[in-house]
Amino acid sequence: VSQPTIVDIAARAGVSKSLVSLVLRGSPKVSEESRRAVLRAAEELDYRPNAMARGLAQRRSSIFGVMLSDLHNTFFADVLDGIDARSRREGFRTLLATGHRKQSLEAEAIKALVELRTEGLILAAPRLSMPKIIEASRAVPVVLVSRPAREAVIDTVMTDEVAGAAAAVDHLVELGHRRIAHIDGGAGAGASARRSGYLRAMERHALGANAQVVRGDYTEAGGAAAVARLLDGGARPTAIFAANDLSALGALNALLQRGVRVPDEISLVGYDNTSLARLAHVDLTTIDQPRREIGSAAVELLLERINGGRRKPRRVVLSPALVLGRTTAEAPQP
Amino acid sequence: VSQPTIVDIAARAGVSKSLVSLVLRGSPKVSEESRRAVLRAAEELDYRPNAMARGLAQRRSSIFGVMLSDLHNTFFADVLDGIDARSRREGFRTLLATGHRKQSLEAEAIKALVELRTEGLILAAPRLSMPKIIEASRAVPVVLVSRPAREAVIDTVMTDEVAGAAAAVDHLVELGHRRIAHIDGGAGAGASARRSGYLRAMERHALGANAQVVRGDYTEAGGAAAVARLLDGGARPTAIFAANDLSALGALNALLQRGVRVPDEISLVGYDNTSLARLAHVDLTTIDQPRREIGSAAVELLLERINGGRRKPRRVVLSPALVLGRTTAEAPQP
DNA sequence: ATGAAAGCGCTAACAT
DNA sequence: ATGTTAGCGCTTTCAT
Repeated sequence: VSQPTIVDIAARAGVSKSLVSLVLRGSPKVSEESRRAVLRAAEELDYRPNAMARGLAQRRSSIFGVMLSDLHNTFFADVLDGIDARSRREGFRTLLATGHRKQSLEAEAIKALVELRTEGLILAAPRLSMPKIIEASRAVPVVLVSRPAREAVIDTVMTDEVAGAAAAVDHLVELGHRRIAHIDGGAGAGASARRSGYLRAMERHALGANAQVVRGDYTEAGGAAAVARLLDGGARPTAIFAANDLSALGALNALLQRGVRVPDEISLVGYDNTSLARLAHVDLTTIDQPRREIGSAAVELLLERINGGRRKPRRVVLSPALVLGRTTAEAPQP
Repeated sequence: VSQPTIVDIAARAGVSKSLVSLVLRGSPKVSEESRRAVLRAAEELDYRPNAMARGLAQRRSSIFGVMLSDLHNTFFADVLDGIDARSRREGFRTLLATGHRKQSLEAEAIKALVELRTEGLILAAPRLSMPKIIEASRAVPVVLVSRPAREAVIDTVMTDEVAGAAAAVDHLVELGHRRIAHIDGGAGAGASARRSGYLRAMERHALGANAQVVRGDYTEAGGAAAVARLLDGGARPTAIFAANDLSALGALNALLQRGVRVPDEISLVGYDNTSLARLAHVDLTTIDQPRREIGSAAVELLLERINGGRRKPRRVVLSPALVLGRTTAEAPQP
């Protein structure tokens, strides 16, 4: 049941296979007559071009590869929207491979994409070690998304998490809060940037003495546990900035369970603006990342290398934005 | 900066390119000496096989394609785990393309996968029209996942949603509930099966007269609105079965907001066992679908066609299972 | 055990 | 405007 080829079309239309190729690629210099004959034959044979053959002949695949470490993370669903839209406009298709958040599987996925001769590779939050990533980048332009690359040797797109954390603090300070605690993300991705953004902003507002970081781990249970520690401690904060939405939700529930009203008694801010934050009964004030833009920026970096011939690594830093919900309000009067 | 080929390796190792090919594919009938020379040269040149060339020559890509209509739906993240694991064991790679839940983009994604000569195609909840799907299936084995195909002409993997809904009802009846209402999913995917599963189960328990279906739409707001209508109505139910977790959550919040205790006064069951259901403060009793198994079953169907030569369409129906949470309890005494 | 040669399905000069 | 020819990088007989 092998598929028909342009040779079959050529035979049926009574022309040469190069003419078929020309017609199929929409060349203007073919007679209306042969064009029709070719298209008709192709239709009748249910012809489908063979991308492997075309790619081999053209020595380009017109494909961008995306290695998604974790398909469960819907953050990257939006990022991919941006990638797909932008690359389609440039005549590229986007193909994904997943790494199931395991180094070995990520490496395999990348290998497959490289062997397919994708013309650019976007790595979404890879767990893979930097040397392996750099090795891949010798074969194809690589862009790292949402993973701070210490070595400035790989193109990277990220958001300014220090600024994001600062925006959260600024918002709370404007509402009159002075005792603002932070439930951090432990050793998780971006946690240290968010933590130091919080600390720096507190100092900037001359509230350094009030700064209080409690350990979290980006989980719901972690957020709840952190609240327990915060409330049992000495000076109870009037506001809490959690390092992500999930731990904010855990904190929210723990607060409500203890009869603490949010935002009347304690204001709460999360990070990431996940679908969780947008649930009706949660409606969390949080920090939003421009996901689609992250995706289109990543493609932009690839294009600069492919078409523009750029060779030096670049880092694109996008700005997060505060999203208001119902979990923040003016600080209670003492 | 073109990549090295086996010809380059052959030159450097001082052998023919056929020998290089043999070595690279691990043939046993090459001398240890040439094997070493070839591998060394490949290493030194940082050689990467060209999958397009290999695929063209072998006339097979060893790739399965997956068209994911909606990357936001984490349901398919688990399904993909199953697909990936199973197909890897058979020597296939899995490549994804997304359709952004738009027919036109889905068609494009499928086209790309077909032109790449993927050897099997799994369509995850496509919006695409059946004729288009059938057309694709003329070029490559196609399996439909989680979309009931009326025409039994395309291989399909699905779960028994009628049975799932029945399991929810059975559970509630066992707890002594008799007035059980259903918030349906309107015209959404699977909604009618879940609805009729509910109705049939009610009748089976001789509770047909108590059956009450209120319109929902799989959304949080829809669930909340449905609760409003239910409580304002006449005979208040003691249990509610919502067609999915999100609308169950909407219902839960609406109930709590009106001071109705769950599960003391009203029990609540959802469907899908999403991450939402597993949030600590929700802990919803719900119906779980065997996601990984759905994925591996889909691959199995492809393999039957590719290796086993099956030609007749098959439909695999898997069983959902009840997952107990804290939202269901014995019916209150009248 | 190794090499020569043909061919996979297509594109891309180059002729005519 | 159309056809001829030579690859693209690899696999695969078929010789030797």
